[in-house]
Amino acid sequence: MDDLTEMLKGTLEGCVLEIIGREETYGYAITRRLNELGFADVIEGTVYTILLRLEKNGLVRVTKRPSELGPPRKFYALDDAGREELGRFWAKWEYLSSRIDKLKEGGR
Amino acid sequence: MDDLTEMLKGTLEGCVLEIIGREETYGYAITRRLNELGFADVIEGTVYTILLRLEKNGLVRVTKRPSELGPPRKFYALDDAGREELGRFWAKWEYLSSRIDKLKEGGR
DNA sequence: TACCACTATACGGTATCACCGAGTAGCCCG
DNA sequence: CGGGCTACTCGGTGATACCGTATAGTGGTA
Repeated sequence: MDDLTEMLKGTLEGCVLEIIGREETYGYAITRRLNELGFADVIEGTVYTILLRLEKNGLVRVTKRPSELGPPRKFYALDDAGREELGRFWAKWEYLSSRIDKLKEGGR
Repeated sequence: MDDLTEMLKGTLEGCVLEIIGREETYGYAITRRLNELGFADVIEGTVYTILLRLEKNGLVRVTKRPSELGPPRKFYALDDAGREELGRFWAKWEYLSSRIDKLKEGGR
């Protein structure tokens, strides 16, 4: 698949929120998860910038824990603001994707 | 609906291509069409920047024609490169939206 | 006439976002 | 000890939608 970067803007952050919402996890694992899910070219650096932004915006709770096989991990979990933001994200996605699909099907 | 600007990045240009692909039309009318289609907050300035970019990238054929009720209009039509780009856009959209919907449905 | 609304386009500047590159660091294995 | 995997940080880049302002033609109306 071609380059998706522009199309990911505004949606990748929501995907990360969704993954964190499922279970407390950390950056490196989130990146691997995204790659599995078909976001093949998403790289660690991108995910970390998103995580730092989420933290700065007060959407996540962060806990540092040692790892058995490497440096310590920063685990992320959604707080209430994060859950609300996730809800808004899916509402926007629903809205936008329905409009675009309608346009595609000859929308009038 | 909340602010969709970030989510529109990478998709709005494709929507404009699709509209132009249906019939030769001009900026002001494209804006009105987008508004009707649910892209309610998209404004003229945004559409004109996209159109100038399409022209610069050689995806459209441009014809200036007088209007009965205002300044002259610049009509846009897709050329071959534009049609190819439109195809790539829909392929990317299909790919991305299917992945995101799968993630939403509990994607594994 | 003077003003306003609608139509129609252009353009410089801004914010945001995903991405890149380089760096730091811990752990394991040959 | 060197390479490879794990794990995070941070400064900078490029693309995009958006904002504000300017310009300009047309028609209505007070």
